[in-house]
Amino acid sequence: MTVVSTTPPRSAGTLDEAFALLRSQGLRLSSARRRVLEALFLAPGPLTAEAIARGFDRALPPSDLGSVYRNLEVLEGIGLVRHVHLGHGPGLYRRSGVAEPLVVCESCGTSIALDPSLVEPVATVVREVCGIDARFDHFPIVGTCATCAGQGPERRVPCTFPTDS
Amino acid sequence: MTVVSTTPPRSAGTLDEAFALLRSQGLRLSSARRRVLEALFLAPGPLTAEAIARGFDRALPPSDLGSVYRNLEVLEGIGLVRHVHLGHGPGLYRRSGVAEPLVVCESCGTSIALDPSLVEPVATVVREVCGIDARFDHFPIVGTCATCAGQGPERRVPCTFPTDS
DNA sequence: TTCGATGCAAATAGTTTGCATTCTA
DNA sequence: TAGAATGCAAACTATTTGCATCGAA
Repeated sequence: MTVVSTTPPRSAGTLDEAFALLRSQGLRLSSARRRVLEALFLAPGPLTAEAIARGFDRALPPSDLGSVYRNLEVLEGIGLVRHVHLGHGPGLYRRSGVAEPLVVCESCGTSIALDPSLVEPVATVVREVCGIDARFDHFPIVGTCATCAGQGPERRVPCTFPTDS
Repeated sequence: MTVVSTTPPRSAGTLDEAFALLRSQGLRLSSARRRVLEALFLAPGPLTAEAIARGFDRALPPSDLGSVYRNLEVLEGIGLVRHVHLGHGPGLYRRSGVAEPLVVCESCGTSIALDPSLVEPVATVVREVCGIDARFDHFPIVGTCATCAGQGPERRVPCTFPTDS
């Protein structure tokens, strides 16, 4: 059972860096694969495989969904891509190195990036108490946002991503 | 989109208490529903809907899978049941009130209960920074256990659940 | 005796896979 | 030009839903 990639995240600042990394791993840069990376670099936040297949909603030519999944898998394999799950609903893919830990509202799907240093203490506790090396960058921290809870949004952080469209 | 029950957990110490709570909510105690609760009370840890439908592996008469899902939903609705997701693979259901926050190994699926007070600080940070009321009892904290990481298990907590059977 | 719940089967969503064809290196 | 990757379609897993029937209150 492989739930999460164990490859260390490999951050590519630009598309060209990503392409280079791809080739340095002996992988080919096909047009379908290029489109997946382009979508992930264009998007301001995580995308579903289907959104990528639709070409990040028409910004790019569409791709075959099966190929998108296959490519996301190889890209995750070399550490260029990460994905998270919202439990129900499709997985959300993003390039690694950006906005690592995600906090997600269970009811509206709003994703918020969180400074890794804020969750590090729990990771430490979990590591010490359970002997498990915790990963907040794969499974999001889930809760209910103030809006959905019917309360006034208090100190909302600006970097909110659309889940999909 | 409803990912997580927002009903407060309602802990029933015994089967009979659960049955009583069910009836107090105007719900009927059918044999199929009784079997779901019996399975959850019999099991030492979280079960898949399918394991419940199989009668917690022959310990009980089998149930229709569709009805199991329907019952798990109503039981979660009244706070008697919670479920978590391991991302890939089926959801894991358990009665609420026991072993609330789960830490799960991504590769072997080992689930470990964690004292709620240990994760409360992050929940607070998340609430303050993101305006999101975090729920560690729904989406598990995921990582790699020492065994799977090929290291010696250091301070492993005893309460380890089998994921399924 | 009513209407909530069941069991079956079909539908759906998300993802994976087999295979002949295409195209990159 | 070898073999990696594609695109299509079919398979698969987890879950939901429609509907006629059944049974708990």
